Amino acid sequence: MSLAAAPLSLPARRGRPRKSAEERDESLRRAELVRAAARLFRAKGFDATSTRDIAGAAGMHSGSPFYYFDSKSALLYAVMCDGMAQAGRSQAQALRALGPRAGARARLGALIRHHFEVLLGPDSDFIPVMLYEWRSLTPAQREGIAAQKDAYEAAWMPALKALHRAGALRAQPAVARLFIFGALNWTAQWYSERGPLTLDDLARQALGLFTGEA
Amino acid sequence: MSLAAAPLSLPARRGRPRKSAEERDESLRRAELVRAAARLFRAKGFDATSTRDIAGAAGMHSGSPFYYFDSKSALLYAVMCDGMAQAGRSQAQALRALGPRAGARARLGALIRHHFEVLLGPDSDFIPVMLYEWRSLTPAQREGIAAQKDAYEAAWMPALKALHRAGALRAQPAVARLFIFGALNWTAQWYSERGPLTLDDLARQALGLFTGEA
DNA sequence: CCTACCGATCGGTAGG
DNA sequence: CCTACCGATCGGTAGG
Repeated sequence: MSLAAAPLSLPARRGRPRKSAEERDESLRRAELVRAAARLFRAKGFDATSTRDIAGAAGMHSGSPFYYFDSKSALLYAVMCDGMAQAGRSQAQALRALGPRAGARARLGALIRHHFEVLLGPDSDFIPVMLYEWRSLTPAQREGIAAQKDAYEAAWMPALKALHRAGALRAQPAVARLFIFGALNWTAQWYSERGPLTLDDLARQALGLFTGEA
Repeated sequence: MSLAAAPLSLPARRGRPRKSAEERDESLRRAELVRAAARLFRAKGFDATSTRDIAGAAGMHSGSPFYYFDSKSALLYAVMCDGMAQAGRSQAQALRALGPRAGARARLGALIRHHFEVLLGPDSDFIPVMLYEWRSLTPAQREGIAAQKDAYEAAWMPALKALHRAGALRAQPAVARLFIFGALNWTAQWYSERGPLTLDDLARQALGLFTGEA
């Protein structure tokens, strides 16, 4: 098969051409901006981070981020969207790895453990930014993120409802979900990996606290 | 007894003269500034609130807040200090009202209920500002607030330890405290008094979730 | 992507 | 407390 024939073997790619080297480069630079923004937004907050800070952290000059993003707020939205998309994928993966026969308590434990990874593990700036910089989004952006967040949290409800029915969760599942996410999300404020607790410890303690079974 | 004799009957007030009308006025205006700042800091965040906003909300012109406070950051510190001082007093009062014979579960319930009042009740802007604008303090200010916060949270430990010993709290008390404050503090993000839950409902659900006893 | 720039806003101050 | 102001910084843009 000659190289010249290759294009013909991909008839379905109309309107979505294979990325050229420049396009790949551009999307890489864009991703660098998003990662730098996530780190700075988490460390200093959205308002206290200037677009010049972000440009500098990505090795660019002050005006260049606006070649990739329309506004500072669009950058914030990209951080949150990328973060939620990745978190949703890895959460689904964690549930699949558990298998369909796992009990409700094991499922909740896996969801908690995975959530700590997303909040406190390596490359974990995206979701804390989403949690703590919500206010700086426009209403339209907020809707988009809320939909992704709702989907992420909805995956917890079957386990919570089952535990409630079994008497192991002693609060209304919908309220329990809000309290539990509060408890977990707050760890972003105090947890340090240089402290005595591993993420496994944290997950074990949390599961014990909420479900009252050792 | 003549009016002239009155000063002699108060020999202990050296260096702390009774407040004049102007001094009372000044301290009132100062308190108005702090309350306006608390409201705006909570609604828009510290960085997104200008000193002009605060001045306007207190009925002053742009430069006037700096007659009462050295800097914007000093205003933030005042919000947090006033809030913590008040919260500490009312928490101690809530515990006293409960009496010394109350069980650990009742004590935890009262602490939770009181904390919701502080977070979500009327005039409840001060503590949420402390929780969510921590980052904008100078390190020295942070130490001062941390001390007040530690004292407030330390009052929870006897109840948590007792419940842990009795088997009703299935996490290490120190870790449980962090998770519990996370769950409670997060309500500032989602609770609405126009929703179906009262603060009493909230406290009941939380106590059930953490201690696993109806 | 860089360079050079603009208009707006901000915290804070002097002088009364 | 007000008036009038300053220097600094910021998000964003034009033009290449």
